[in-house]
Amino acid sequence: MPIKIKAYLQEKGINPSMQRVAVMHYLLNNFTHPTVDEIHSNLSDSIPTLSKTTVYNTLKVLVDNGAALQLTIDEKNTRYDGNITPHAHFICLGCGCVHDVEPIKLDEVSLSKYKNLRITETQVYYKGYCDKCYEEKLLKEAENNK
Amino acid sequence: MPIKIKAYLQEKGINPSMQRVAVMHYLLNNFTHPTVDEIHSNLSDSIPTLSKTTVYNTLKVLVDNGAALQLTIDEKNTRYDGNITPHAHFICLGCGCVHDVEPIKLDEVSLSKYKNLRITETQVYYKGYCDKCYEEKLLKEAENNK
DNA sequence: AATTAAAATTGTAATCATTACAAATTGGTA
DNA sequence: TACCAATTTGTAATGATTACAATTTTAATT
Repeated sequence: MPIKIKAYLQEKGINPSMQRVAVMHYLLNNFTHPTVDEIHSNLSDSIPTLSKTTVYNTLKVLVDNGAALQLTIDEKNTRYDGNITPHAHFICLGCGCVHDVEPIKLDEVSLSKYKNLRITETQVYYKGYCDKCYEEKLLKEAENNK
Repeated sequence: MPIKIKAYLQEKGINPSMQRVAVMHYLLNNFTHPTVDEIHSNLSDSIPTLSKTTVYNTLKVLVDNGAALQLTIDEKNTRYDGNITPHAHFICLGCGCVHDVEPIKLDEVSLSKYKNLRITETQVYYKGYCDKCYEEKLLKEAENNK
């Protein structure tokens, strides 16, 4: 597995240092759309010397070279996604979990009006409540109206 | 005009204090998708006592009551939009300007698969280069390859 | 008009994610 | 081995946002 990731990074033009392979590996095996902190604290177990700055640097390299996506769906923390195929994201306003959702077909026809904008990237974010948090929200509201 | 804004805020269930009317007025008359700083420094001319905390508080009230949108398209600063009709946004990676673009018709059919997600809000962000910055980018790249 | 309570505003201080930077380390090459 | 460039690391700075307590405003009531 690490060998494949090494090759993957090289394909993207990224020098596959041990730390970069570890971060990329984490992104490809955890679908939580992790924050820098999540990545850092999880990888610290196996790489005790790993610094948070390196995680920041590495994620910047991955994003700049198209090996990862940077999401601003969560106002508190930047999140990262190793899945670079076109898809949209959902965030739960209750628990903060982020899920992938189907790639959305955008209406490119009406976009063609904006020929003067050279679009390089599209992000589609949905916000709302997941099943569990929606239930809890209803319960709380019922409580308040009692 | 301020009278109409007062009524507008009241419709939204917002107590129309002088500061709130001023911020809402700014949002409805400036299409720059301003940051907190931009709003604060511009309104400081006419309201010298206006504190930045009030601008933060006010924007939170406006967003929570559906009178404004909070955009996370710009990684550096949160931006705000007084246009609450459905539309998408474009940010230029060169100069940082943010423009409205057509409301995008999303493919709701494929979304219906996610019945367990109660979606309350959708944001569509395009990133790229505006005309002017695209030219400059080409020039710079030509320079580097010289 | 005076009183009062709630809401809103203000300024300061704290928080916390991110960035800047310089020193140390690593890896490859002559 | 010696050297150079790239990478990593730790610390310190930055800067947006939030917490909070004090002050001011507002509106209702007497």
